[in-house]
Amino acid sequence: MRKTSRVQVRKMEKNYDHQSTEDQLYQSWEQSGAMYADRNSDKKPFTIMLPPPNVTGHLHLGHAAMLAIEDILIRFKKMTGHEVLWLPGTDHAAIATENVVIKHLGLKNRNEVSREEFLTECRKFAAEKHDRIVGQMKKMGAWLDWSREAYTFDDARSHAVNTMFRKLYDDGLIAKGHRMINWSTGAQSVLADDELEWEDLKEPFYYLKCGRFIIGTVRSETKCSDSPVIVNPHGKYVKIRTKAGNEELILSQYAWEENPLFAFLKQDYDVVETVTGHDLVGETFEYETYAGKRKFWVVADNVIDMEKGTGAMTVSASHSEDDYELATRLNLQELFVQKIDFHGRMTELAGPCEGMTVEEARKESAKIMKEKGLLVMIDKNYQHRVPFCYRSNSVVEPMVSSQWFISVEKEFTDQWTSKKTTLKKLMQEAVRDGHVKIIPKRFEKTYFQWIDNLRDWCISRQIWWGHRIPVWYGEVRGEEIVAVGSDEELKKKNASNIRQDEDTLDTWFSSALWPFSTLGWPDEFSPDLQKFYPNDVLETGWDIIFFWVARMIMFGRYATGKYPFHHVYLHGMVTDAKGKKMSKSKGNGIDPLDVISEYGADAVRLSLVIGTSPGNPIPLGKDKISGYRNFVNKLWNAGRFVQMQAGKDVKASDTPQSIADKWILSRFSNVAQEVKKHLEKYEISSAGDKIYHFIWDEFCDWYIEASKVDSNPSFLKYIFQEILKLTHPLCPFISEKLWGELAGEELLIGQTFPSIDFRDAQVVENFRLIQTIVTDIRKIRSDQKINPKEKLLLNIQKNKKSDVLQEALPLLKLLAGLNEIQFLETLHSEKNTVKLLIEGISLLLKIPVDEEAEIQRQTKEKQLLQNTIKSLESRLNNKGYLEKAPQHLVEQTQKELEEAKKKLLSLQ
RNA sequence: GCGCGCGUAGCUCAGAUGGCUAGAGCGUCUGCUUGACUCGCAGAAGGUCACAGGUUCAAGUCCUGUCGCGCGCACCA
Repeated sequence: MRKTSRVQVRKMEKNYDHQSTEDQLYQSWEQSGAMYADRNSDKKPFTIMLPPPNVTGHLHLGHAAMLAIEDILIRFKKMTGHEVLWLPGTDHAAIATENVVIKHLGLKNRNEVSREEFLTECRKFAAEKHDRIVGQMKKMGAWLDWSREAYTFDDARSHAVNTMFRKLYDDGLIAKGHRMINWSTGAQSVLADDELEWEDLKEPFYYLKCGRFIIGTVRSETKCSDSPVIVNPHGKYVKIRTKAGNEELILSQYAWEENPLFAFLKQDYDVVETVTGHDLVGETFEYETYAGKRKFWVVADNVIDMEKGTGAMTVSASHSEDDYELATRLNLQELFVQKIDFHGRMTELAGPCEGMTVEEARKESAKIMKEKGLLVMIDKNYQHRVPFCYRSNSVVEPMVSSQWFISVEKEFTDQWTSKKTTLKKLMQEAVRDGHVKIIPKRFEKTYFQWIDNLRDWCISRQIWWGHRIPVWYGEVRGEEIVAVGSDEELKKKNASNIRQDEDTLDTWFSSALWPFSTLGWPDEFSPDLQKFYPNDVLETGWDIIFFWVARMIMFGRYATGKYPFHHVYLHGMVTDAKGKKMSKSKGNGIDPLDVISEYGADAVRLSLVIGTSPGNPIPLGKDKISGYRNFVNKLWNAGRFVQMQAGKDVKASDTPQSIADKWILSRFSNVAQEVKKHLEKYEISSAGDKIYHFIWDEFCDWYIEASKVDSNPSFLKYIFQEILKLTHPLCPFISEKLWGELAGEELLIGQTFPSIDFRDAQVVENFRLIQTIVTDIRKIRSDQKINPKEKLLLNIQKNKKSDVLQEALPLLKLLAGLNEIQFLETLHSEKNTVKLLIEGISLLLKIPVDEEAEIQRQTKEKQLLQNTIKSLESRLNNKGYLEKAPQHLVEQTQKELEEAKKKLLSLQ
């Protein structure tokens, strides 16, 4: 055995210091130039586009999880011979940024400055914040090709946006239309359906008189205009009359008979007639509203649900999606009147409530109606959900407005197949036909649910920060003409009064181009596009599957003929340790930068990927992170041990000698293959778990211990270097650091991922025997409360494994605390000995026995054996088992039974 | 209302295709301070696998139902 008495070049600290390591290592990776993806390489490409974070945002745990997962995949693929491209970038995040800048400038709204001034401020602000988010991403260790960094709002991406718009327009898939949209009164802009947040509210539900009809509504403020009263033609209604005969009302038979809310009416009213909705049609009348007398007429339509409300309703065509559709269908143009303006205030139609906010008007109108005797009753327990704007935190009103839409159901001729199709179909086919696989699979159902309900995508926004709609208007000889994509046509025709559309595009329009706009599209011959498109994996949080993933699929397939990626990997939300959502108010949030600084990036990465599964929440607490910090430190100290045994001057050699060498190599080979398999299937958690337990439970607990009695420094160095390669994708910093300490010049990531195939089943079995003997002796020592310092004598009956054990004598002595081991023909039980039977081998441990403890131990063991025997016997006595269970299982059961019996006998 | 998922040790979770004594991390208890590591070492305790039926030689695993939890979609009469 070689003493490492020579002075080491540099002593490694006792504890791993991530603080002094990580930033420096990242810099050295950047400087190496190895992060650059070579478009001319012959290697198979592997591409991930980083989901671009908001340029003005800061790194949160969701980003951290995303970066950890993607970085692991990228490093793994690089080490398995791929030309990897992980392309970074940031998003201009239209509404979000606009709001932040407005706040930053201390404006009430953006109109206090000019459009140009405002955009200049936005650009300035974005540029300032850009470096912060980029720096934070580097803290996680992300192996990104910064030379290709993109921005959703830079020139190249803007060019792609305009080109795409033009293409869609030419195919007739983009058009401007007057339609019902979601209007955020706070942001002063339209919102897409999926941008809405919903809030559960309990609001008063008013039942109002409208002529003879009772109608129900939450929105009392909208009951101020002429309207049809809609009834179901086949629905049954009752006419009820006061006992005095001075008033008659109509409501659905269902409400009258089944709805307890209306029970009180029975005191004063009696049914005088039952009719169908059809019988009521055609009736016209004038009736009082809170805003004066209005005209009403009765119309029948099947949309009316007889079990809702009173089976009758009036219509607010301009302020309700359903009503809008109904009015359109019934061709009631005159109903499209504006009761609420775009600032959320009542128009002159609202009479006494004009100028009030919707909220104020709701209360006031109800009050007036009550005074006028129009209010039948109020249901105070009515619950519903109300949409609001996630950015400005204000109410969203359905409004009719002129906007740009992408038609998802309109047919067009697909240039790649020359077949007629729709954008919706392209999205459906992507997943249905397996072009895009979603991990976990159950989200495919969610995806379809969304696509199937998909309506036209409203892409215009009334904000300033974003891609301006590439549509120009001009006049030629007094006639307005339009140019799309650029204004060149207009200039050619010498148009006058040229002006661009005022609106900007939904931020997701540019994001939807991300997988290919970053690679040079619309230039179809761009080398990057040829080499790295389609992408391999799109990894993101499941919450933006609709906003983003579905739309990338749509645009990618439409514009390039190829689906933009093969796999979609969806990670879950990071929650606190108890699985509760992190929130500022609860104070249970964790800032990734804080914990990176406290525990190191490797520990944070591990805690975000191990013990998690795609699509499920990622519970994270400091305990978990510190646990993985401990693991990282364990690895560091293993490295320290290796360095002490085999410094830089020792050459690594892959030749195993001792049984321990062969065992660890065999185990490593096995584990490495499993890890590889897991990573190929995107099962990062399992891969991490296997590495963790292999390093800690096998390499450190057994192999390093074995190295202390029988050292093979060059092999130790070899196996440890292989371990570092195995660990690198998950813990890039510590592994690279240790690699540098032990080996030297080249980067660890440039090495090949371990793929050794060394299997020696016999050695593994023999080593397991040694482990069992050691563990069993330790158990006895612990039960008998024997001082760990006290060395014991062990007698072993000679057996077929004697030479294996003979070879392992020093190891057995060290690990089990023995000073002498004798091999004897026969063993004699005597006082102060404990008999053991391990895999058919009899052993006798001489100890100062605590009789009582020993009896207790034996009784317990006997009991356990008896139970085992009982259950095994009953299994073997079962005819069905013998007949139907596979042969090898039956044999195994018999073998177990025999062994258990033998063991029990040895205890008697 | 429609759909998805979950309910396994004190806590957070693993447990393809049914088949050894149901596992891990953290926590708890006992002991140790051994020359890589107290961010450590050795050992232990702790589970009627939500409940009720069913299929099977065999169910944590498959089927049906019940209860509880989380989530998505739809939803302003």
